Amino acid sequence: MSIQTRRERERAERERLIVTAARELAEAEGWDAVTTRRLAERVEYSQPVLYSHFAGKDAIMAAVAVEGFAELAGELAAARAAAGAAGALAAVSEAYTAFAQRRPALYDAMFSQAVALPFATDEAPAPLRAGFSELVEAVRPHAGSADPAQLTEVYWAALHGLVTLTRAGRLLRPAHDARLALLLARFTRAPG
Amino acid sequence: MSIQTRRERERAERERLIVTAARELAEAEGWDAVTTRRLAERVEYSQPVLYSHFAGKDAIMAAVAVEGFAELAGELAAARAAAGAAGALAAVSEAYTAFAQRRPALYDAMFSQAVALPFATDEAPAPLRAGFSELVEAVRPHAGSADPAQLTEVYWAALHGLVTLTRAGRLLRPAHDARLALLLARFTRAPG
DNA sequence: ACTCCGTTTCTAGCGCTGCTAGGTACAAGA
DNA sequence: TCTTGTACCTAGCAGCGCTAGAAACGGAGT
Repeated sequence: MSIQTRRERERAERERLIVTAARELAEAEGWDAVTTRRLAERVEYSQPVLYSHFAGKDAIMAAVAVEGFAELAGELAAARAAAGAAGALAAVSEAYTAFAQRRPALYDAMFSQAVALPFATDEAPAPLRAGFSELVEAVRPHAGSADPAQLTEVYWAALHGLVTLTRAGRLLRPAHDARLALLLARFTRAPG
Repeated sequence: MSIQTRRERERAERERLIVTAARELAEAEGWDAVTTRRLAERVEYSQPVLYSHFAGKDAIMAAVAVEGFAELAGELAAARAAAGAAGALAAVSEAYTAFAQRRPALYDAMFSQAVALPFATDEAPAPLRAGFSELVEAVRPHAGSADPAQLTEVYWAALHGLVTLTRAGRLLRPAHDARLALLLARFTRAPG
């Protein structure tokens, strides 16, 4: 029993090591630089060991993505808590776009790369639902007669669009704050 | 002179052939299936010929993307022309998201893949600026005191976010129309 | 008509990718 | 001490984007 548990613990630790190494490598050099060979070298095991933990590179990226969702949820919650109910949406929006800019590789894993994560269903990982619900609470006061969750989806899409188009060079960074202010102005007034 | 021009014409035709083949392959099987080998086989030339026309695979995708922008611009213009000034924004929004759903591979080339295209500058290809200006004209009546171009960037980002999150399974397709209606409601009222 | 030369095009191959089959070495139990 | 099962690594597959060097082609000059 004890030997078994020790092995399981060591295994879990190694899995953490792999995910952390993948994340660090991605944040330092981008996901293109995260190859299974470099990753294996970094955790000081051979390549096939990765496949005894994860089904493939995508699964490793998905694990990093879940970490990212947890961090994002935390930062959104902190931003909302620090702001009053009136300024919650502005604070959360700022926190969201700041996260995407500060952790581009993480944001990529969460949205551009790992397609396999269940999302708009009950099977979605908890950190993921937590982050969304932070957004919902910030949007709710401005929902008027609309469904808060659905309006949040729209608002989230707008934030995500701003983030991705800016990252891709489609929108120029200097005007980011002005754009965010325009978006806020359109959502902090409840119609009908 | 005549020989020279014939050669240039043939060369241009072959370049068109490559771009068309890349687009068809991408639309049929996705960009992952578009490898230089398959593409070369399809145009019935050897692989290196591609590199005498384009700097690399990215440049081929960029050429496809420009085609996509031209088509999108055309469809947006048609939608705006068919609608009255009042319904222009709704019509253009619908046309935009419909285009993204009907031509996913094209949309990918335009926004997810070809990073190298100049965009928010004067060097941006004409079809690209044409599409954006269609959006601007649709947004302008609702801009109020805001800069129409900047507000358009925000609206475009929202559309793009809806499209990409839906495509990635982050938003469920059935509620798309409802989300689009919510977005419209927030932008068809000029604040201040 | 024949040779020459420049261009065009192809064959072959480099270094890399994600992933896996097969064998080795180690550690636990009898 | 020997056996058995597990953990791990070496080596390799098929495919990727891209390129160097050779071959074949077509027009020009004698």
